[in-house]
Amino acid sequence: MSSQVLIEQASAKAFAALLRAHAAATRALSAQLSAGHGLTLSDYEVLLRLAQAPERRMRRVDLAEQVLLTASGITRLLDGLEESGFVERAACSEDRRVVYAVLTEDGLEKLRGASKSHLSQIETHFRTRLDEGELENLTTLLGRLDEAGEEPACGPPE
Amino acid sequence: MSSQVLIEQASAKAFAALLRAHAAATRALSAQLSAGHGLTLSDYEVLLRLAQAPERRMRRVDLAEQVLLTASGITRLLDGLEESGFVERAACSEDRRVVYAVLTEDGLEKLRGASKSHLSQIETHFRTRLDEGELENLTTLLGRLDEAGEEPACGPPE
DNA sequence: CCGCTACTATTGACTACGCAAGCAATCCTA
DNA sequence: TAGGATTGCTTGCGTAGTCAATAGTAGCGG
Repeated sequence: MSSQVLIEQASAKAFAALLRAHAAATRALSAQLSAGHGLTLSDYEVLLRLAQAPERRMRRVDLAEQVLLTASGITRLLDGLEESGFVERAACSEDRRVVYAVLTEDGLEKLRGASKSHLSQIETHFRTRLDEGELENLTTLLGRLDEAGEEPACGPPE
Repeated sequence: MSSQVLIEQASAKAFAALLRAHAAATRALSAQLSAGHGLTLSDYEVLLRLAQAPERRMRRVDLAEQVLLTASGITRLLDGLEESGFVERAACSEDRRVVYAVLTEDGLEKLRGASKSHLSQIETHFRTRLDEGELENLTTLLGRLDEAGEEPACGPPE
Protein backbone atom coordinates (compact mmCIF):
# COMPACT_ATOMS: atom_id res chain seq x y z
CA MET A 1 0.00 0.00 0.00
CA SER A 2 1.10 3.51 -0.78
CA SER A 3 1.48 4.56 2.82
CA GLN A 4 -0.77 7.48 2.21
CA VAL A 5 -2.95 8.97 4.88
CA LEU A 6 -4.39 5.64 5.78
CA ILE A 7 -2.91 5.86 9.20
CA GLU A 8 -3.82 3.04 11.42
CA GLN A 9 -1.55 3.54 14.36
CA ALA A 10 -2.85 2.03 17.55
CA SER A 11 -2.51 5.38 19.26
CA ALA A 12 -4.55 7.16 16.61
CA LYS A 13 -7.26 4.57 17.00
CA ALA A 14 -7.23 5.05 20.72
CA PHE A 15 -7.50 8.79 20.27
CA ALA A 16 -10.41 8.42 17.89
CA ALA A 17 -12.13 6.11 20.33
CA LEU A 18 -11.56 8.62 23.09
CA LEU A 19 -13.15 11.38 21.05
CA ARG A 20 -16.17 9.29 20.22
CA ALA A 21 -16.69 7.92 23.68
CA HIS A 22 -16.41 11.37 25.13
CA ALA A 23 -18.88 12.80 22.67
CA ALA A 24 -21.33 9.99 23.26
CA ALA A 25 -21.16 10.28 27.02
CA THR A 26 -21.26 14.05 27.30
CA ARG A 27 -24.05 14.41 24.79
CA ALA A 28 -26.26 11.95 26.52
CA LEU A 29 -25.53 13.20 29.98
CA SER A 30 -25.49 16.90 29.35
CA ALA A 31 -28.71 16.74 27.37
CA GLN A 32 -30.42 15.10 30.28
CA LEU A 33 -28.88 17.42 32.83
CA SER A 34 -29.81 20.52 30.94
CA ALA A 35 -33.31 19.38 30.04
CA GLY A 36 -34.05 18.18 33.54
CA HIS A 37 -32.34 20.83 35.62
CA GLY A 38 -31.11 23.62 33.41
CA LEU A 39 -27.51 22.90 34.30
CA THR A 40 -24.40 22.46 32.21
CA LEU A 41 -22.06 19.61 32.94
CA SER A 42 -19.59 22.24 34.08
CA ASP A 43 -22.22 23.87 36.27
CA TYR A 44 -22.84 20.54 37.88
CA GLU A 45 -19.16 19.90 38.40
CA VAL A 46 -18.72 23.25 40.03
CA LEU A 47 -21.60 22.75 42.40
CA LEU A 48 -20.27 19.34 43.26
CA ARG A 49 -16.75 20.53 43.97
CA LEU A 50 -18.05 23.31 46.14
CA ALA A 51 -20.27 20.92 48.04
CA GLN A 52 -17.30 18.73 48.77
CA ALA A 53 -14.99 21.57 49.74
CA PRO A 54 -14.45 22.55 53.34
CA GLU A 55 -16.95 25.22 54.32
CA ARG A 56 -18.39 24.75 50.84
CA ARG A 57 -16.15 27.45 49.49
CA MET A 58 -13.26 27.61 47.08
CA ARG A 59 -10.99 30.07 45.43
CA ARG A 60 -11.90 30.61 41.84
CA VAL A 61 -8.51 29.58 40.56
CA ASP A 62 -8.65 26.25 42.28
CA LEU A 63 -12.15 25.68 41.09
CA ALA A 64 -11.08 26.45 37.56
CA GLU A 65 -8.33 23.92 37.68
CA GLN A 66 -10.53 21.20 39.07
CA VAL A 67 -13.28 21.56 36.53
CA LEU A 68 -10.92 22.04 33.63
CA LEU A 69 -11.73 25.60 32.75
CA THR A 70 -9.63 28.70 32.38
CA ALA A 71 -9.85 31.56 34.83
CA SER A 72 -12.13 33.50 32.54
CA GLY A 73 -14.30 30.49 31.97
CA ILE A 74 -14.87 30.19 35.69
CA THR A 75 -15.68 33.83 36.06
CA ARG A 76 -18.43 33.61 33.50
CA LEU A 77 -19.74 30.32 34.71
CA LEU A 78 -19.96 31.59 38.25
CA ASP A 79 -21.70 34.72 36.99
CA GLY A 80 -24.50 32.48 35.89
CA LEU A 81 -24.62 30.46 39.06
CA GLU A 82 -24.61 33.63 41.13
CA GLU A 83 -27.48 35.01 39.15
CA SER A 84 -29.41 31.86 39.84
CA GLY A 85 -28.54 32.18 43.49
CA PHE A 86 -26.66 28.90 43.72
CA VAL A 87 -23.35 30.41 44.72
CA GLU A 88 -22.27 33.62 46.36
CA ARG A 89 -19.03 35.50 46.44
CA ALA A 90 -17.13 36.10 49.62
CA ALA A 91 -13.98 38.05 50.25
CA CYS A 92 -10.89 36.53 51.78
CA SER A 93 -9.54 38.35 54.78
CA GLU A 94 -5.95 37.23 54.36
CA ASP A 95 -5.62 37.95 50.69
CA ARG A 96 -7.78 40.59 49.20
CA ARG A 97 -7.17 39.41 45.68
CA VAL A 98 -9.13 36.23 46.14
CA VAL A 99 -12.85 35.99 45.93
CA TYR A 100 -14.31 32.79 47.23
CA ALA A 101 -17.16 31.07 45.52
CA VAL A 102 -19.50 29.82 48.20
CA LEU A 103 -22.25 27.32 47.69
CA THR A 104 -25.57 28.59 48.99
CA GLU A 105 -28.25 26.51 50.60
CA ASP A 106 -30.21 26.81 47.36
CA GLY A 107 -27.20 25.63 45.46
CA LEU A 108 -26.83 22.59 47.65
CA GLU A 109 -30.50 21.87 47.21
CA LYS A 110 -30.15 22.20 43.47
CA LEU A 111 -27.19 19.88 43.45
CA ARG A 112 -29.03 17.28 45.48
CA GLY A 113 -31.91 17.32 43.08
CA ALA A 114 -29.75 17.18 40.00
CA SER A 115 -27.35 14.57 41.28
CA LYS A 116 -30.11 12.11 41.90
CA SER A 117 -31.00 11.75 38.26
CA HIS A 118 -27.58 12.62 36.94
CA LEU A 119 -25.86 9.86 38.84
CA SER A 120 -28.37 7.33 37.75
CA GLN A 121 -27.94 8.45 34.17
CA ILE A 122 -24.22 7.98 34.48
CA GLU A 123 -24.75 4.62 36.03
CA THR A 124 -26.98 3.63 33.17
CA HIS A 125 -24.70 4.92 30.49
CA PHE A 126 -21.65 3.09 31.77
CA ARG A 127 -23.12 0.05 33.42
CA THR A 128 -25.07 -1.08 30.41
CA ARG A 129 -21.90 -1.04 28.41
CA LEU A 130 -19.22 -2.19 30.82
CA ASP A 131 -19.03 -4.44 33.84
CA GLU A 132 -17.36 -3.66 37.14
CA GLY A 133 -13.90 -4.89 36.23
CA GLU A 134 -13.88 -3.14 32.90
CA LEU A 135 -14.99 0.04 34.55
CA GLU A 136 -12.10 0.05 36.96
CA ASN A 137 -9.74 -0.91 34.25
CA LEU A 138 -10.95 1.94 32.07
CA THR A 139 -10.68 4.41 34.90
CA THR A 140 -7.06 3.61 35.60
CA LEU A 141 -6.09 3.68 31.94
CA LEU A 142 -7.77 7.03 31.47
CA GLY A 143 -6.15 8.26 34.62
CA ARG A 144 -2.76 7.70 33.13
CA LEU A 145 -3.64 9.88 30.20
CA ASP A 146 -3.83 13.09 32.11
CA GLU A 147 -0.72 12.75 34.12
CA ALA A 148 1.67 15.55 33.36
CA GLY A 149 3.97 13.18 31.53
CA GLU A 150 6.42 15.92 30.62
CA GLU A 151 9.45 17.47 32.15
CA PRO A 152 10.54 16.02 35.46
CA ALA A 153 9.70 19.24 37.30
CA CYS A 154 12.94 21.19 37.09
CA GLY A 155 15.26 18.33 36.58
CA PRO A 156 19.02 18.75 36.72
CA PRO A 157 20.48 19.93 33.41
CA GLU A 158 22.21 16.64 32.77
CA MET B 1 -21.92 8.08 56.36
CA SER B 2 -24.68 10.50 55.67
CA SER B 3 -25.03 9.51 52.04
CA GLN B 4 -24.78 13.10 51.01
CA VAL B 5 -23.32 14.20 47.74
CA LEU B 6 -20.15 12.31 48.33
CA ILE B 7 -20.85 10.02 45.48
CA GLU B 8 -18.15 7.62 44.73
CA GLN B 9 -19.78 5.31 42.29
CA ALA B 10 -17.34 3.54 40.03
CA SER B 11 -19.20 4.81 37.01
CA ALA B 12 -18.99 8.41 38.16
CA LYS B 13 -15.27 8.00 38.62
CA ALA B 14 -14.95 6.55 35.17
CA PHE B 15 -16.89 9.46 33.76
CA ALA B 16 -14.69 11.95 35.54
CA ALA B 17 -11.61 10.18 34.26
CA LEU B 18 -13.04 10.28 30.76
CA LEU B 19 -13.60 14.01 30.97
CA ARG B 20 -10.11 14.66 32.20
CA ALA B 21 -8.36 12.38 29.77
CA HIS B 22 -10.30 13.91 26.92
CA ALA B 23 -9.48 17.42 28.00
CA ALA B 24 -5.81 16.60 28.42
CA ALA B 25 -5.53 14.92 25.04
CA THR B 26 -7.51 17.41 23.00
CA ARG B 27 -5.84 20.40 24.58
CA ALA B 28 -2.39 19.15 23.87
CA LEU B 29 -3.15 17.95 20.39
CA SER B 30 -5.35 20.74 19.22
CA ALA B 31 -2.95 23.35 20.48
CA GLN B 32 -0.21 21.81 18.45
CA LEU B 33 -2.36 21.33 15.39
CA SER B 34 -3.63 24.85 15.43
CA ALA B 35 -0.28 26.44 16.16
CA GLY B 36 1.52 24.37 13.59
CA HIS B 37 -1.03 24.27 10.80
CA GLY B 38 -3.93 26.50 11.62
CA LEU B 39 -6.32 23.61 11.76
CA THR B 40 -8.90 22.57 14.30
CA LEU B 41 -9.11 18.97 15.38
CA SER B 42 -12.43 18.88 13.57
CA ASP B 43 -10.89 20.41 10.48
CA TYR B 44 -8.30 17.70 10.51
CA GLU B 45 -10.85 14.98 10.98
CA VAL B 46 -12.86 16.27 8.08
CA LEU B 47 -9.87 16.42 5.76
CA LEU B 48 -8.94 12.92 6.83
CA ARG B 49 -12.37 11.46 6.22
CA LEU B 50 -12.54 13.05 2.83
CA ALA B 51 -9.12 11.75 1.92
CA GLN B 52 -10.23 8.24 2.80
CA ALA B 53 -13.54 8.45 1.01
CA PRO B 54 -14.02 7.12 -2.50
CA GLU B 55 -13.33 9.91 -4.99
CA ARG B 56 -12.40 12.00 -1.98
CA ARG B 57 -15.94 13.27 -1.71
CA MET B 58 -18.75 12.89 0.77
CA ARG B 59 -22.23 14.09 1.45
CA ARG B 60 -22.33 16.66 4.18
CA VAL B 61 -24.71 14.65 6.29
CA ASP B 62 -22.45 11.64 6.32
CA LEU B 63 -19.47 13.76 7.06
CA ALA B 64 -21.31 15.33 9.96
CA GLU B 65 -22.09 11.99 11.44
CA GLN B 66 -18.54 10.74 11.14
CA VAL B 67 -16.90 13.70 12.77
CA LEU B 68 -19.54 14.09 15.44
CA LEU B 69 -20.96 17.41 14.42
CA THR B 70 -24.45 18.56 13.58
CA ALA B 71 -25.48 19.44 10.06
CA SER B 72 -25.09 23.12 10.72
CA GLY B 73 -21.76 22.57 12.35
CA ILE B 74 -20.51 20.92 9.20
CA THR B 75 -21.81 23.70 7.02
CA ARG B 76 -19.83 26.28 8.93
CA LEU B 77 -16.75 24.18 9.22
CA LEU B 78 -16.75 23.52 5.50
CA ASP B 79 -17.26 27.22 4.87
CA GLY B 80 -13.89 27.75 6.42
CA LEU B 81 -12.19 24.94 4.58
CA GLU B 82 -13.67 26.14 1.31
CA GLU B 83 -12.38 29.61 1.92
CA SER B 84 -8.95 28.18 2.47
CA GLY B 85 -9.30 26.20 -0.71
CA PHE B 86 -8.99 22.80 0.92
CA VAL B 87 -12.38 21.53 -0.11
CA GLU B 88 -14.82 22.36 -2.88
CA ARG B 89 -18.50 21.81 -3.30
CA ALA B 90 -19.96 19.66 -6.02
CA ALA B 91 -23.54 18.97 -6.91
CA CYS B 92 -24.98 15.49 -7.01
CA SER B 93 -26.66 14.60 -10.26
CA GLU B 94 -29.04 12.05 -8.79
CA ASP B 95 -30.22 14.09 -5.86
CA ARG B 96 -30.17 17.82 -6.13
CA ARG B 97 -30.50 18.26 -2.41
CA VAL B 98 -27.06 17.00 -1.70
CA VAL B 99 -23.90 19.00 -2.05
CA TYR B 100 -20.75 16.98 -1.93
CA ALA B 101 -17.71 18.17 -0.09
CA VAL B 102 -14.71 17.34 -2.24
CA LEU B 103 -11.12 17.39 -1.07
CA THR B 104 -8.95 19.50 -3.35
CA GLU B 105 -5.35 18.78 -4.21
CA ASP B 106 -4.39 21.60 -1.87
CA GLY B 107 -6.47 20.03 0.83
CA LEU B 108 -4.76 16.71 0.42
CA GLU B 109 -1.44 18.45 0.54
CA LYS B 110 -2.43 20.24 3.70
CA LEU B 111 -3.57 17.03 5.28
CA ARG B 112 -0.31 15.31 4.42
CA GLY B 113 1.66 18.09 6.01
CA ALA B 114 -0.46 18.24 9.10
CA SER B 115 -0.77 14.53 9.63
CA LYS B 116 2.95 14.09 9.77
CA SER B 117 3.36 16.07 12.96
CA HIS B 118 -0.11 15.38 14.27
CA LEU B 119 0.32 11.66 14.21
CA SER B 120 3.63 11.83 15.92
CA GLN B 121 2.11 14.06 18.58
CA ILE B 122 -0.61 11.52 19.14
CA GLU B 123 1.94 8.79 19.29
CA THR B 124 3.89 10.73 21.87
CA HIS B 125 0.90 11.60 23.97
CA PHE B 126 -0.37 8.05 24.21
CA ARG B 127 2.80 6.03 24.00
CA THR B 128 4.55 7.79 26.81
CA ARG B 129 1.64 6.98 29.04
CA LEU B 130 0.49 3.56 27.93
CA ASP B 131 2.05 0.51 26.40
CA GLU B 132 0.78 -1.46 23.44
CA GLY B 133 -1.47 -3.80 25.36
CA GLU B 134 -3.00 -1.06 27.43
CA LEU B 135 -3.62 0.96 24.33
CA GLU B 136 -5.61 -1.79 22.69
CA ASN B 137 -7.41 -2.49 25.89
CA LEU B 138 -8.35 1.14 26.23
CA THR B 139 -9.53 1.34 22.66
CA THR B 140 -11.92 -1.55 22.99
CA LEU B 141 -13.30 -0.32 26.28
CA LEU B 142 -13.89 3.12 24.84
CA GLY B 143 -15.39 1.56 21.78
CA ARG B 144 -18.08 -0.01 23.86
CA LEU B 145 -19.05 3.35 25.23
CA ASP B 146 -20.36 4.76 22.04
CA GLU B 147 -22.37 1.83 20.90
CA ALA B 148 -25.97 2.83 20.52
CA GLY B 149 -26.91 0.80 23.55
CA GLU B 150 -30.54 1.85 23.35
CA GLU B 151 -33.55 0.80 21.39
CA PRO B 152 -32.91 -2.00 18.93
CA ALA B 153 -33.52 0.29 15.96
CA CYS B 154 -37.14 -0.41 15.16
CA GLY B 155 -37.05 -3.94 16.28
CA PRO B 156 -39.97 -6.29 16.12
CA PRO B 157 -42.40 -5.70 18.99
CA GLU B 158 -41.52 -8.95 20.73
C1' DC C 1 -50.81 13.87 -10.96
C1' DC C 2 -51.37 16.08 -6.05
C1' DG C 3 -50.39 16.70 -1.69
C1' DC C 4 -47.89 14.82 2.29
C1' DT C 5 -43.99 13.55 4.70
C1' DA C 6 -39.04 12.93 4.98
C1' DC C 7 -34.54 14.48 3.98
C1' DT C 8 -30.45 17.80 2.85
C1' DA C 9 -28.50 21.98 3.52
C1' DT C 10 -28.26 26.68 5.06
C1' DT C 11 -29.09 30.66 8.09
C1' DG C 12 -29.88 33.56 12.32
C1' DA C 13 -29.62 33.89 17.09
C1' DC C 14 -27.36 32.29 20.89
C1' DT C 15 -24.02 29.91 24.21
C1' DA C 16 -19.81 28.38 26.05
C1' DC C 17 -15.83 28.72 26.03
C1' DG C 18 -10.52 30.58 25.07
C1' DC C 19 -6.93 34.13 24.68
C1' DA C 20 -4.88 38.42 25.66
C1' DA C 21 -4.98 42.53 28.12
C1' DG C 22 -5.75 44.96 32.27
C1' DC C 23 -6.06 46.05 37.27
C1' DA C 24 -5.31 45.35 41.98
C1' DA C 25 -3.11 42.95 45.68
C1' DT C 26 0.74 40.35 47.29
C1' DC C 27 5.39 38.57 47.44
C1' DC C 28 10.21 38.88 46.82
C1' DT C 29 14.74 40.93 46.61
C1' DA C 30 17.88 43.83 47.89
C1' DT D 1 10.99 49.64 52.06
C1' DA D 2 10.94 50.72 47.10
C1' DG D 3 10.90 48.08 42.56
C1' DG D 4 9.62 44.63 39.91
C1' DA D 5 7.57 40.17 39.30
C1' DT D 6 3.69 37.20 40.30
C1' DT D 7 -0.98 35.96 41.38
C1' DG D 8 -6.14 36.33 41.32
C1' DC D 9 -9.77 37.94 38.92
C1' DT D 10 -12.33 40.31 35.32
C1' DT D 11 -13.33 42.05 30.65
C1' DG D 12 -13.30 42.64 25.42
C1' DC D 13 -13.17 40.22 21.56
C1' DG D 14 -13.08 36.20 18.72
C1' DT D 15 -14.45 31.37 17.52
C1' DA D 16 -16.62 26.80 17.32
C1' DG D 17 -20.46 24.85 17.93
C1' DT D 18 -25.71 24.22 18.96
C1' DC D 19 -30.76 24.70 18.17
C1' DA D 20 -34.76 26.25 15.71
C1' DA D 21 -36.61 27.91 11.59
C1' DT D 22 -36.53 27.89 6.57
C1' DA D 23 -36.34 26.39 1.76
C1' DG D 24 -35.61 23.28 -1.86
C1' DT D 25 -35.87 18.47 -3.34
C1' DA D 26 -37.42 13.56 -3.32
C1' DG D 27 -40.48 9.95 -3.06
C1' DC D 28 -44.44 8.38 -1.48
C1' DG D 29 -49.92 6.94 -1.15
C1' DG D 30 -54.04 7.82 -3.08
